[in-house]
Amino acid sequence: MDKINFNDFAQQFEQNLDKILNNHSIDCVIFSYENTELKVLLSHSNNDLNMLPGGFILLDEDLDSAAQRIIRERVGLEGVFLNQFYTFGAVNRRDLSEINEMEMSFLNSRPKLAAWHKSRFITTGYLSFVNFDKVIIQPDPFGTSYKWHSVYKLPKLIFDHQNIVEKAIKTLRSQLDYLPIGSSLLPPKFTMNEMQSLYETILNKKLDRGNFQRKILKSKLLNRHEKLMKGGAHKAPYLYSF
Amino acid sequence: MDKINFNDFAQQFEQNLDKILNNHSIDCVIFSYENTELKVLLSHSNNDLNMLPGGFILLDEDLDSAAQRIIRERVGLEGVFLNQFYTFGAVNRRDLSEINEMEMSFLNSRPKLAAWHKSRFITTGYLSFVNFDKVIIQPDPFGTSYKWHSVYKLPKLIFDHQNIVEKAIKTLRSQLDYLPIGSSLLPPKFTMNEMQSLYETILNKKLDRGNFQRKILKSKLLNRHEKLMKGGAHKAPYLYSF
DNA sequence: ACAAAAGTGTTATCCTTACACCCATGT
DNA sequence: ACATGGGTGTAAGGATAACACTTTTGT
Repeated sequence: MDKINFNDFAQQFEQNLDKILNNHSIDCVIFSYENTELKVLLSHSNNDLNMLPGGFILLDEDLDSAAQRIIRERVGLEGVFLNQFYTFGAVNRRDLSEINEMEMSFLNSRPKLAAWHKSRFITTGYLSFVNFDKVIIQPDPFGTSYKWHSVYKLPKLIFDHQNIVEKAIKTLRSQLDYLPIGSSLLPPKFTMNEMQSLYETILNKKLDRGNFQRKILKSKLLNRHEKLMKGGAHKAPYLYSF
Repeated sequence: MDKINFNDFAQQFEQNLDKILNNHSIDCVIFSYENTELKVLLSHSNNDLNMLPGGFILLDEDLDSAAQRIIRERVGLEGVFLNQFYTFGAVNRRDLSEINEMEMSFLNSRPKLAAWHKSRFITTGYLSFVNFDKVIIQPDPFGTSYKWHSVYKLPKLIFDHQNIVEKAIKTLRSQLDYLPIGSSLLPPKFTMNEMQSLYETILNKKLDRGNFQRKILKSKLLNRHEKLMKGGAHKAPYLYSF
């Protein structure tokens, strides 16, 4: 999507309000892993407001499909892993004063759109895993900038998005053994040490090296490949793939 | 709520459509336990359609509060255990031909309400536990009958409600150790055998008597009381409470 | 005394945890 | 040869599962 005139976009969006579901949104907690850090994609508006990538549901679109589309529109990837983890429906989950801050000029010129934006929204949270190297962040019509943030050093987030991220991380940790963490977040070939670092980052605690290796290998999900000679003065590790 | 004239109710409901959230509903999987059977409350319409008790969300009402209200309106209980387990958002989750069947006369006389009813709904599923003996099923304005059904002998359900129940049971089983099963579903005082039967019913498999007793007592959640002399030719069991 | 069900005990097995040992590699 | 990290080994502790034994009750 090219960057277009803001007012044109607003007008077009307003005209299409009857094609999307009212009062419901989707927020995506998109995880990636780079440089031993677990990261979440956030948008950063001109007014210094940070938020999760999100969007709305078309009338003829499944909830899951809408989440897939939102991910695609944002990071250019098709068919990534998605997991619906919770629906947030408190009346006061969105602080309207933050909306005013978000788009002052906007509200005056387009009252219908403004009213829509200030109406009540229930949002369904999806978490997803994307490979950091495959992501090409797509521009949106507002020229909003999107950036990866370490989950342990998040800036202040708009509305209840902090809460949404925390619930996503909690879900991630509790279902760690059943989610495709490694196959989604690691490069095609990786060492056991890299995989362990990923798990340690997610759980935010150290794991025993020997036990971790045994546990992972026992699951029979990995193929062992040639050794990686990266030139350290030590035994070379095997490379693995899923 | 008294039973009122159907058309009066429809008119009143239609006039209040702007006070409830569009396109979103709640469906409740209300569990109880009686006579060694795990039961779910279903409504039964005149047209032989069975469905989960559900409802809508007021504009100024939290999603969780709406679920609490729906439970209260249905079984007359306040503050029961509630757990949001999934949000169902497929476009075709509701088969409109079943709606036609549901309320034929209705649709002709009130086109606005009919259109609303046939619009798209995303529904959030809540599961809850109620004590069978405390429930007093409340009449609704349609004079719908509500009945308990064993989860293992459910009739055909409307829309995707079968799917919703299955997801609820799956959630129930996977979180068995963290949910207040016993304290919500059993009478105030009960024997270990009764509690074991409850667990066996939920998991749909036999458990070892000795191991079950140790596991439960190890958690230190139960108080042991006097023995129950019910007159069988065998050792009398202790009574327990939470 | 006996049957039936409740309470407790015993044992094998598995999983987890902690840590030790040896191996491969580049300096 | 030696330091460094990688792969594997081992032993203790706890949880689980299967089943045996003992106790209490009414007939």
